Amino acid sequence: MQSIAEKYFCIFTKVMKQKKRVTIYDIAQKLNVTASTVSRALSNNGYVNEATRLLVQKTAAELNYKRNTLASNLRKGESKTIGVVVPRINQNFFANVIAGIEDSTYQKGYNLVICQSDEQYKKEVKCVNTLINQHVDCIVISVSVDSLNYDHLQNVIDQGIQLIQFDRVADELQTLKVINDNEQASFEAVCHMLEQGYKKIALLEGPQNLNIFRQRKNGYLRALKKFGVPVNSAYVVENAWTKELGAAATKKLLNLPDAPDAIFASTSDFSALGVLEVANGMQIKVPSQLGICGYSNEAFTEITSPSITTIDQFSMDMGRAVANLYFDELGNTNTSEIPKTIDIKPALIIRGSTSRKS
Amino acid sequence: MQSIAEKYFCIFTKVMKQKKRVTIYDIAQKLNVTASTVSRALSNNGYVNEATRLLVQKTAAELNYKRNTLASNLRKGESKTIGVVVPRINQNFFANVIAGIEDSTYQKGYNLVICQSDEQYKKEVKCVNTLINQHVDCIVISVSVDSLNYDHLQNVIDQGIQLIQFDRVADELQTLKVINDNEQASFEAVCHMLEQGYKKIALLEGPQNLNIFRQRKNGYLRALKKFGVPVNSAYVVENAWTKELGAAATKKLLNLPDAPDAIFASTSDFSALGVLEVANGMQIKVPSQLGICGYSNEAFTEITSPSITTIDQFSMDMGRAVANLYFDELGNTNTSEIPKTIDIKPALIIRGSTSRKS
DNA sequence: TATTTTTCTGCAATCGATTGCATATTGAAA
DNA sequence: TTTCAATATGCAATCGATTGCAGAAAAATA
Repeated sequence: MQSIAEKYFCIFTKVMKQKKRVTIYDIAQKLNVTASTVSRALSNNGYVNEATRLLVQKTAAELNYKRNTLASNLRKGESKTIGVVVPRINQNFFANVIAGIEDSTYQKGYNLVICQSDEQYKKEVKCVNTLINQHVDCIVISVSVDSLNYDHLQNVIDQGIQLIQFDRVADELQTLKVINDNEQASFEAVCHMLEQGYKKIALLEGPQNLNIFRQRKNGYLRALKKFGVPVNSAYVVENAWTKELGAAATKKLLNLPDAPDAIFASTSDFSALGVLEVANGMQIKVPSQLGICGYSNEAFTEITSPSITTIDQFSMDMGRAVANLYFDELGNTNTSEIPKTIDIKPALIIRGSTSRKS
Repeated sequence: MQSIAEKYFCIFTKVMKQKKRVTIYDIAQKLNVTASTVSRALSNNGYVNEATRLLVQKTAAELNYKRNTLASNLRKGESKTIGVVVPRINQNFFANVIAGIEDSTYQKGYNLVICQSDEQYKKEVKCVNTLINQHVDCIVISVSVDSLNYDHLQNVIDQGIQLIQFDRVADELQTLKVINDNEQASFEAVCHMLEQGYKKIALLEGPQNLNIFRQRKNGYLRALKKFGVPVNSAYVVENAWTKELGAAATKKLLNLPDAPDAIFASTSDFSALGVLEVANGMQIKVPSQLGICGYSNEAFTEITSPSITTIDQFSMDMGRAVANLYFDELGNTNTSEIPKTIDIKPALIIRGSTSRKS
């Protein structure tokens, strides 16, 4: 009888294995305990006899049981998951921030879900909604260039999900934030170039709806003012954040009657690379005839000829700060408090492209 | 009376909004229908009166209802989610594959969950288990350098989840695969260098537990054989897949009494970059004194001086092929059939670093 | 007009894991 | 020895969405 029961169970398990996953009820049945005991044994929660616990765990391993986190998270009301939305994952800056977040969350047994918006508002909304639907515990986001409306982020807050913005933030939303002091970094970069003797510095800026580009422009203006250099509006070019756009803007700038002698690509190193390629194409010597400064310390900035002066945003530190901010705020239910903003100081990395005096 | 009921409901909703998310039961209660009707109306499944359907959808929007996909997926037994595990997301190759997958899956309303193993077996196992627990419908993976054991992948299959391997595959597992013809690409690269007059070609190879590196080595050996060039084992260096490792290997090679006159960094363009930097440091002229060929067509290969000859793996096409393979196989329940392997042809990109005869 | 088919709604169960609490047993303390 | 506390287990409900099916009503067909 017992032998027959065992036999049927083996056949039943074999069929199941091909069609259905092992659940705690299968373990419970095999050990003649209830699912409740199995659950307690597997989670080491509540009281369970030590021998029973070991037997349950051994059987679970033998049957290759995998917990169903859909069910578990549904019941528990938490998922230990952080969703991250970035414009593009193949940009070093964002990839490094993610690495920094992962560095800290991995140790705490948190899962990371990474989404990319592809710099499209529509996709960003979809990413955010998908994460909301998945009941993640926190959403970390750097908004896309295309995003002019932040209702979807307000929605995150309304759903009771912690929202942390980093780098590109929507200022009007009162949320936790991790940022760089873009204005100061920009200010220092432009001062450096002025100190190198560059007198006519152009600015390649990004869309002014994004905080980071506004701040970088402010730093540029502040440096010019400090050195008593008048602002030439012909030297300020918008929407120059890709290599191609940077190259096109540079062609126009260098064809002005009163061409600039330096270009600050405040949007990205990719834009600066576009500048460098155009300068090379026009036989304009860098840094003696034209200074170039980028932003973000992409890997390639040190391998170009000459290497490109840029701003290091300490992206991995930023990622760690994001994760730590989340964990620090976990117990905090005081919602009338002003949400914290963490400021990671960027650094100016001086390289060949601006080293005129040497 | 009705006014009082409405009043209580508003207070109830307000409290709920701060503590609990709106569920279909809230909508049902408000409209005096059952949750069953609400569900049918929201999913447009089964029969539901048109006026009721519109009213339910309007109310859901007003209450900012968000479906709980934990519950939905649990009940439905499917998640419309594909999990992707790659060694590093900031490598262009992998980022582009992901972009290709996303390109195709986005149109079909599928969600993508991206994990990175950081080239660590331990993290790769965690990634895979997390995805299994999340009941994703499919796992797409390129294994890490560190992975010498593939039980975790067999486990994916055992759990009834579709597994697709790409690029770096475990040959012993009979799964769907999307690969490059690494051997042929390698063969062509080495033939090209031999045709350029390089006679002593060194190979920087990767760990031979990975299929891709074995194949690239085979192509190298085949080309040497075709040209009747004897194999010099001193010219074959293992574990040279980062820039730093490539640089170190190059120093040793170039200090040999009979130094090579070309180096094929078959592991990556990063390795080739290390070669280039060492050559520059030793005043060795590229391509006249030393030829350099990389692998993967990373973005920087066209901006170095000279630009680096490399292999383009058509990573985005690869990603699209992965997604399409998944969708093609969705209806297929014939498990006795040999799983398909899709082969994306790579292309040799000839640039300055190997252009000796010109 | 009677019969058949379609439409609609609600009930109850399902999915798999977790947990509050009742009950029984064992061990410790008075 | 009696009382109290700790240990252990099982029952039933919960989480939120989905869906099979029964029964009723409306529409279509004979």
